[in-house]
Amino acid sequence: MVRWQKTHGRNTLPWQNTRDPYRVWLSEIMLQQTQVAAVLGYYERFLSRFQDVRALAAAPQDDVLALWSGLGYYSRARNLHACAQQVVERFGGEFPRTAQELQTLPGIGPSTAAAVASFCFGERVAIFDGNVKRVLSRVLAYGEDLASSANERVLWDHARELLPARELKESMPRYTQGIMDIGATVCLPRNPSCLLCPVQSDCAAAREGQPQNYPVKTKKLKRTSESLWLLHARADDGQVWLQKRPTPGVWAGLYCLPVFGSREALAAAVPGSSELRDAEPFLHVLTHKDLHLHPVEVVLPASWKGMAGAWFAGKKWPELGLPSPIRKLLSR
DNA sequence: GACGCGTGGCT
DNA sequence: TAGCCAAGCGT
Repeated sequence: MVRWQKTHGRNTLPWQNTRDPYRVWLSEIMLQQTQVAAVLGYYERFLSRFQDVRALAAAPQDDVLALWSGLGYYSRARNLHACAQQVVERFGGEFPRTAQELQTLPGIGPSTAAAVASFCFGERVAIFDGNVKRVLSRVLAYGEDLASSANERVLWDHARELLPARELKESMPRYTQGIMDIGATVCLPRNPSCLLCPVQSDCAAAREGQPQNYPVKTKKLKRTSESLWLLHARADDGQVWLQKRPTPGVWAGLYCLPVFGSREALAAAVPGSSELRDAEPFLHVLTHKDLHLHPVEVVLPASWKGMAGAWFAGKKWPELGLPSPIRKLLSR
């Protein structure tokens, strides 16, 4: 695995070739449940705006969310900010050097803690992400249902046993990167390229001839559907009314058009004499929910301040942290 | 243990 | 097309 990574793995991503915990940590948070291609631009912008953990800790939360806008899973951004502040306050601005301590910080769970500790400090700890679950369940022909946390724990224990045993400062970063590279480029979910795999001769699933039978996951998320009405209020001078989303909930902490559960509730929230214009509804798909969004347009006097929120000029709102569908809607 | 949390790409 | 899937975590 280590040898293969050197010559066939990914070695030029912007968060590689450094052991700076700030850069590694930032990339690992952004990469949670998010593909490399989606992260690249965000990582560069974020790093040039916040060059170290103290700069991030000192920033307003709105600035952090604005840079995260469009990347999704916004609790990551709120926890990232809180984590930076704790690194400064609890650890004097230096990230702790063990997975156990890293895990006490907000947004850093067991897998991310292992990633930072192995990449930066060569600690012998196992990441456990989607790549590892797929690669190891195949290598070991582990057919138990990973919907059960007890079975996940068994596989994670195997992951620890298979870690390198020596020269950890060099081998651990290489191994951690390698197992992810194999999962992302060779041991693919549908069409694994077993002939290119460096552990093919050790792989029980490859011997069985049906590697795609692993991993076994019965957990199928139940999807729901919801209709929301968006108050798209514009002032006579062109400003738009936005309010900050509550925590918790979808898009928590972001700026958004006022959201209502029905058209009647929306109509009741604006002056009775207002002329409402129903715009084209559109679908926005989340992992667990289909959002049917119904924009309703209205023009109001710039002196109106009838609900929580504020007017934002056309030069200001693009700089805010907005949900992706709202940014697209306002851009039209 | 179950659920909520975004977005975009792929098949 | 309608699911899947992606460097998971917090509640």
